Amino acid sequence: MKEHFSSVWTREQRAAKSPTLSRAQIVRAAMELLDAEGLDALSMRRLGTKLGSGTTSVYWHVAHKDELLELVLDEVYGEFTVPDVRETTWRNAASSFAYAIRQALFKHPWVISFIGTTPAIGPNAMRMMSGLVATFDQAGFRGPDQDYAASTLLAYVFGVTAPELSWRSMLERTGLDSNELNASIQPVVEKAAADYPELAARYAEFRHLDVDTSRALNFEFGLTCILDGLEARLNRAASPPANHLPPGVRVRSPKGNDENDAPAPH
Amino acid sequence: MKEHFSSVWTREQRAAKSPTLSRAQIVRAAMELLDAEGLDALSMRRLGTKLGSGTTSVYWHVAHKDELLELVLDEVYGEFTVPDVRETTWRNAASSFAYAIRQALFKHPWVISFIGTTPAIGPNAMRMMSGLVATFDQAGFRGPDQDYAASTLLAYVFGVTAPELSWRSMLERTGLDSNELNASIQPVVEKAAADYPELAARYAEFRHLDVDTSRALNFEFGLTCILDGLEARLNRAASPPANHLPPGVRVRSPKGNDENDAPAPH
DNA sequence: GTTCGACTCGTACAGTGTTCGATTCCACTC
DNA sequence: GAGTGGAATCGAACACTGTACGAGTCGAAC
Repeated sequence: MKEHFSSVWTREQRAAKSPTLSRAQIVRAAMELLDAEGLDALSMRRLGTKLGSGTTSVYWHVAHKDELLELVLDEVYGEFTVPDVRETTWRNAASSFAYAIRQALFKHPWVISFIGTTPAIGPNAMRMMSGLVATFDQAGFRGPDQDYAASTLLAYVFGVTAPELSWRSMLERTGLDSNELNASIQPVVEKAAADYPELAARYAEFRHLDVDTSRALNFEFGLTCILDGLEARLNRAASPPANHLPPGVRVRSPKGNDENDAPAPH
Repeated sequence: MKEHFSSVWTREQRAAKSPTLSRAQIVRAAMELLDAEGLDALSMRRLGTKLGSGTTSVYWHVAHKDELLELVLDEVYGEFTVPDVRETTWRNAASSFAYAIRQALFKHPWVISFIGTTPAIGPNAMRMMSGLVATFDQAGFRGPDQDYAASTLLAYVFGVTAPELSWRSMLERTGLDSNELNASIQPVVEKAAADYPELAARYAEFRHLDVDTSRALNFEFGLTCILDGLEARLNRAASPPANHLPPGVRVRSPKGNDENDAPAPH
């Protein structure tokens, strides 16, 4: 019953003797395929032919497709650059980090599909986390709060960017531009929103806004929100030693089952 | 070149004459399959046999699998309950809304795979958005800020919950419990973190913490962060009429191309 | 009783990830 | 130089997948 945890990073890379094909090579080819034609374009057969090798040769270097995806994922994590916090304020560092991720995601829209679902424990992910945690250390967070702050920021960025990416992919698929597509969706939305007059009113009111600009503003809005929230916590922690345990959360769940997800305090 | 936008919600449901099979029925069966055995278990063939009908009969009620997924997605959105804001403060409403989503996601872990990538314009998604926007209206936000606040909260909740779900699915797959799995991953992480001593030190320091508790604390941490940030903005807006446009963001992109994703202000 | 549309479904196609066993190739020892 | 063992490649085959197509069934309206 009990299987072991397994990941590309648990297994050693296979010893190189006559490397006509290598992991690095495979990963690069996979990335090119993904960037050029998206997630669906990456099949083992296409990858094989692109590498000029047999279809199944890849399987000697990589256990299965999921491992390959772990590798390319970490490759993208390598592009999430954390600025050196010693050169600016933590707010600036965190902010431009967020924008860097956003940019990298636009470059590799396909990653969002497995960014929360594939374990990110590769070396590049580690490097990124290390830098981000350092940022929040310098900000004044202590203990696990450093991790919490980091994961909060990451969660937000991934969360907002996901729909943006899907929007862009829809643009590509349909060949329309932003405002055309918006107009094309409008009737559906309005029909669905018919039962919620105030919502319909809003859509009518803001229909003229440029979609992309609105998205950019949205991103900035949430980002400053989070940074403000973090700052507020810092200031609060400065005076009274806060107890971060919300009521209803047990410190250790009695058995493997974990139902300590109590609703928020009232 | 230019295709039209298309979604289940654009097409009318097919007229019912002798409904031995119906959309509602299909969606219910699909949900059951998904909840019971996860995303991979939902194939059109299995769905057909579960419904006691031919494999391809479903295709008369639904154009293709993606449409079916749009339908089940909206079904889940129906479980994201927004509390009536007139009965508490907006903070409490937003907070328990966040926890409600979290709970619903735990119940249907598979949705996270297409929650940002499939357009959410079904009636239930609309109802939810309407309620959430109303919450932030009552909080004091005006204009597009209501949308921004809503999408910020949603983005965060989806973003943090995603890795939690992947964690849980790994638990199921391996049959280990939380702390066993954690211990099993530990060496990989430590090895990868070897180059980042401060990171390694952190992991050693907090290894004893219960994973699930830590995750719950993390969720609460980020949530209060966002609520604090929103509140700060409300207070700020009370006195000076803020200009939310960050420098470097054009109000309208000149052509379809949208490169107004300037880095954060320095 | 015929006709027409709603609806079901079997077959077939092109594609997928992956297994298995055979094959090639190279570095090494005797 | 012949021989051996493992590294690496690869072709064929298996069990799947989503879906197009066309033939078939059924119920009601004329």
